[in-house]
Amino acid sequence: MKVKIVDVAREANVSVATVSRVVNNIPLVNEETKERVLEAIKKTGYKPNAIARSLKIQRTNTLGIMIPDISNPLYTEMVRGVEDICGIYNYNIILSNTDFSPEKEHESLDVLIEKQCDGIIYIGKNLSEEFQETLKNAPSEIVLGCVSDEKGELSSVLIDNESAAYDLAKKAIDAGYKNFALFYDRDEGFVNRKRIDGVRRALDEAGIELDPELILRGNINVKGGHSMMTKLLESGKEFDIVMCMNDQVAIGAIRAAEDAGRKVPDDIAVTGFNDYWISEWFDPKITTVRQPMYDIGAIAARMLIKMCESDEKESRTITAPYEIVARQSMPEHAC
Amino acid sequence: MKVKIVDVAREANVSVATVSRVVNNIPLVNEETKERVLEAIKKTGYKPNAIARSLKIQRTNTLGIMIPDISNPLYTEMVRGVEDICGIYNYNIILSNTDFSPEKEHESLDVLIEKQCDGIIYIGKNLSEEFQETLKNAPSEIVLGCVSDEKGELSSVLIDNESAAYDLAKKAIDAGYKNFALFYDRDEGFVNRKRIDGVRRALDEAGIELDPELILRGNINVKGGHSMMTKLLESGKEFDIVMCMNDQVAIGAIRAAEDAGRKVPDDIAVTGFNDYWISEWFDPKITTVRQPMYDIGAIAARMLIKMCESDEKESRTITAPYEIVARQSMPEHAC
DNA sequence: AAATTTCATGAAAATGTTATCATTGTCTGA
DNA sequence: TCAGACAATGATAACATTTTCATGAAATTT
Repeated sequence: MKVKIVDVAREANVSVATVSRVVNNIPLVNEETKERVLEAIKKTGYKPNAIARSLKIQRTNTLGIMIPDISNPLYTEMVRGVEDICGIYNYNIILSNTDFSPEKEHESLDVLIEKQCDGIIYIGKNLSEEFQETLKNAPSEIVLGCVSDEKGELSSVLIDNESAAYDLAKKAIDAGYKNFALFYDRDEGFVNRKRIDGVRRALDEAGIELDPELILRGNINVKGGHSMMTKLLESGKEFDIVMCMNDQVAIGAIRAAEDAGRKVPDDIAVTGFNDYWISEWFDPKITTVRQPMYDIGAIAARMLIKMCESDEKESRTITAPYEIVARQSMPEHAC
Repeated sequence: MKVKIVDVAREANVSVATVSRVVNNIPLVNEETKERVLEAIKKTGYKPNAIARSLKIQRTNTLGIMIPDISNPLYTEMVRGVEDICGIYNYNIILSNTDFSPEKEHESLDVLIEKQCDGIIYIGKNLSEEFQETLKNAPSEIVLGCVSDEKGELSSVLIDNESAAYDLAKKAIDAGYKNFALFYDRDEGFVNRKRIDGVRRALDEAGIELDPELILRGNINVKGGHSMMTKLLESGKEFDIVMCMNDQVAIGAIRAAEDAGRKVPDDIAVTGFNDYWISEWFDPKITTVRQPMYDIGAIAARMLIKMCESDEKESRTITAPYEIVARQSMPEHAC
């Protein structure tokens, strides 16, 4: 049978209250009895029961993370940031995959609430109006990562996607590119929309027309990028640059271009987004936008823990810095 | 204030026992009162408190995962497998990074035990004798992933690393390669050792001598691979194939070879291990060994849940299948 | 009609902690 | 010498559930 606090108390010949005090490092206990209790703890191998403790103190020291897909390296890096901060402040993490599905989202949230997470980090590319409402009414503290509710009623940490996409597109325009193709997500969503908006603004400002037929939608992975490029090349449309939703899509697009006998960046320039580790080692190295995912996770966690431990109720939106990473796949001057 | 079971009971004009019964779907309750209780639950917005429940029933429906580094995609894929199985059986996951550090390992384990995880999955590349002992004495059920205690006293799920490395080396020998270099982990450890053993056995059988100076140790990432290859080329030693600890190392090695004006695979063949998604899209495509990480995670989780819910106490070692993936970086016939 | 079974429900104990309040000495200062 | 302060400790009431046992009513069997 598991040893509990009363067993230790019996062994050390003190009351449970005293044992609890030494376990929790509460000062009002005689040095000698403390010693005796410590002895008893070691002898019995007592480990406090955090569940019972949580029930009593009404805190679990646990954060929930809702994440679309833990096997996506982008999110993983963010989780790592959360993890590290949690380590410092003695919190733990309960993971919950949402798979981009609204039902799973609701289920996940319910479970995290039922398990009494002190706070919850919601990570995603999109956030429905309805779920925003649900989150606002949740009893746990909430911080959004990588998305925001546009009203700013929930706290969030993310980069300015619109402006990042704008900057990247501007750079392409300055380099001399004229015919833009876009490989974006099939599903409309917060992040996707912002990025397209950014590109569009840059083109508008430069007086460049964006041909709607050059905005392709597909799966946001290597294969998706490959097939979008293949399709686009087959269409015979003119274009000299492709801006992709992320680096995987860019890699797929580059391979497809090569398969079709086109050179990147000589014939076609390609940009990605997110800056995976491979983007620096791929040939050609991929021009992209770096989001500080680790930092975003860390900041979100830090905010959330602060919210749990004080009762500041005001929501804050933190804009993390991004960085345009210029590499080979889109040179400074169009070839 | 949070609404609890007694509030629902009052609202529905029944006892808490009855509410508990309908919440837990225990059949012995009249259809009509059940209806009334359900009504009251909806009206009050009651969500059961899993902490209190766990304290009473002495189960948390929570699995702990100890993992060296969640940002390593290999482990992430495994976590995904665990997650999916947990979803089916209504378990949750508490994550805990161990960072390959023995102290962190102990801390992690303690926390997971204190939080009363029903079971714990230990993932890693190595397992010290001492920690094996600690795990064996843990009150929670334990399953190892990717490693095993060599005595088989703990349950585990992993591929046969020795034999995978043997097969891969054999393939290289059959292709005609003669001068083997190895890029492996600086730290000796279970997985690393097994893989080197496997290569060595294949070479021994073929009567090929393995030059100790061609076994290089370094960081197991792209940069490590790059610097090992650079160093090896500078040494002027003869070699025609490099077998790497994983695909990242292989990618680094390939880039370094190219930087030095050598062609892969024409001048030097390179093999990896683990088969990341990029290995199929990199140029050259990387010859490697695929471990079914998702399945390993899923099987481990399934085993663990079974162990938690029955009381079979016998430990089982499950050997997952691996697959040699022949691609361009090591062709079937040496050039 | 009596005895037995079944069904629906409630009261209350138990789960392992923490924290409040009370108690007992011991010490300090007038 | 004694009131008051203080230090160390213990009893015990929460915390929100589940589950056992008891109870009474209704249904069924003898």
